[in-house]
Order: sequence, then structure tokens, then C-alpha cells
Amino acid sequence: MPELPEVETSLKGIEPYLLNQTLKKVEVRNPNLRWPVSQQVHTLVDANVKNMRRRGKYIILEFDAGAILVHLGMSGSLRVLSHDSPVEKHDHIDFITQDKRICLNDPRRFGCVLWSEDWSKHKLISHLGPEPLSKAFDADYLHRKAKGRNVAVKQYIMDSGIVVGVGNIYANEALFKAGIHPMRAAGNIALKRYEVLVEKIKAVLAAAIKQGGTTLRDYVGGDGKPGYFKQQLLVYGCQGKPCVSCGASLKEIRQGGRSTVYCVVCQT
DNA sequence: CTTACCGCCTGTCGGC
DNA sequence: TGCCGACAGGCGGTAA
Repeated sequence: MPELPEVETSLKGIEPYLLNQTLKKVEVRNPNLRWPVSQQVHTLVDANVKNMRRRGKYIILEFDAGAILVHLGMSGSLRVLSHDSPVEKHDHIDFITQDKRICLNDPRRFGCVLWSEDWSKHKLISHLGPEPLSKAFDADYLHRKAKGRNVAVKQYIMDSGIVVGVGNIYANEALFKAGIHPMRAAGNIALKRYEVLVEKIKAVLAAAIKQGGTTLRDYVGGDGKPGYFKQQLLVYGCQGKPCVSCGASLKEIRQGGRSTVYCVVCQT
């Protein structure tokens, strides 16, 4: 499941092949992603890629006339391939340049490829909270926004309107490292504890980005599994195993349909 | 406004 | 061995 570090790694991986180059066309083999691929994407011809950036888990390709927004969903990946490399199952979209085809492969099709004339005002983007690694994301902000909110802190930090890019894996890890119980009401957490939580969120995401940059060197994206980061996950997927800190058996619960794993002793 | 729940998809896994 | 249902999960949309 691509989370922010994987998206960042994917962006860095395709950038050398797209930035300041001419996108000759976009070949759409299957337009039926989460939303149908925008008509403007189908008909795009010889467009210069002026800029590339990430916002949350969206990859944004900027042109003179507008931008393409790419989301990898649950299972999407981007790979840099040559024109004669075989088309594989779930290779839905190719971004065609002189030399390469940058291919979106997405088995579950939860991703999307959309056109926007002004990406920052697009409805999928405009409501997003700050980037987790930016200065705008700090304890004061997180504490202030939580006032009066009864929602569980884990769901709170996974709310993209609060902060982007904190997915299930890193939410579990950050809450463990911060010693905060995932069910605790967001509005019932002291500023001091949010200071720790913010620090841990930033640390775990930064570490994962660093790893992604080295481990995925020879291809972009990956298989959708947290393989390269897996070895240092302390709670996610570790239910029933002993807590690395106190030895108690890690407990699994469900929150909003998602798996939460935590230590009943260390997280309060 | 907040919160709870649905559903989009297919690969994987456990049970039989 | 093979079938089949349950499940996973980001996240927008909708209902309460």
C-alpha cells in the first residue's frame, strides 16, 4: 500500500524521465480507475512537463495548460519501462516520452489519473491538511485542531484534512513510539503529548522515505507491500508478538474498519 | 459542524 | 487439490 514515503519515492523515480521533457501522449488501456481517466488526459499531445511535485499522496505533473493528478490508491505503482517492454496485467496507463513509457500498474484500480486546470483548487486537493514534514505541521496545530473532538486519535491523525500522508502503518507505529493509546479521544490529549506524537510522525515518515530511496533504487514503486520497511515495524502486523519495550503481547483491534495494533501497557 | 458507515477492486488466505 | 467467502485498505461520498 503506497503511503507517503512510497509516493515520494515513486515521484523521485520518474522525475528524471519526465521533468522538462515532452510527454508525447498518454496511452490509456483501461480508463476505469476509481474515477474515469479525464478526457483531457486521453487527448493530451506533446505537452512539456514544467514541474513535478507531490501533495499528500498525489503526484502532480504540471503543464502550461494545467496538471495531471496521479494517485496510486491501494495497489498502484509507477515503473519506468522501455517502449518494447511487454505490457503486463494491470498496466492501465502509459505516459509516453521519446525514450520511455512510464507505466501505472494498479491491480485494484483504487488509483486515479485526473486533469485539473488549477491543481491547488481541485476538490481532491484543496481540503488537504499540511504536509507532515513541513513546519506548518506542529504540536500547536495538532492540539488546536483537536479541541472538542471525540474521535480516536488514530483516526484523527489519519484524517487527510488534518494532516496528509499518515496512513495506517505509520499511524500505528507513531502512536506506539509516542506511547499514546490509539483509542484515546483526540481532544483529550495534552499539548506535551502532541509534541511527542508530531516528532514521532515526522521521524517515522522521514526514516521510511530514506529507506525507500535506497531500497527501490532499480525500479520505481514496488509491489505495494511494505517490504523494505517491514523489518523495522514495531507494532504493525505484530499482533500477538511481545512488545519490544515491555514484552507484553501486542493487541489488535479494529478502528473504522482498519487494523490497529498497540501495546496495552506502554500506550495510555 | 462531527461521526459512522459504504463501496469501489482484486490478490491472498483460511477453511473445507 | 480446488473452490469460495472473507478480508484488506485509501478515501470520497453520503447519511445521521
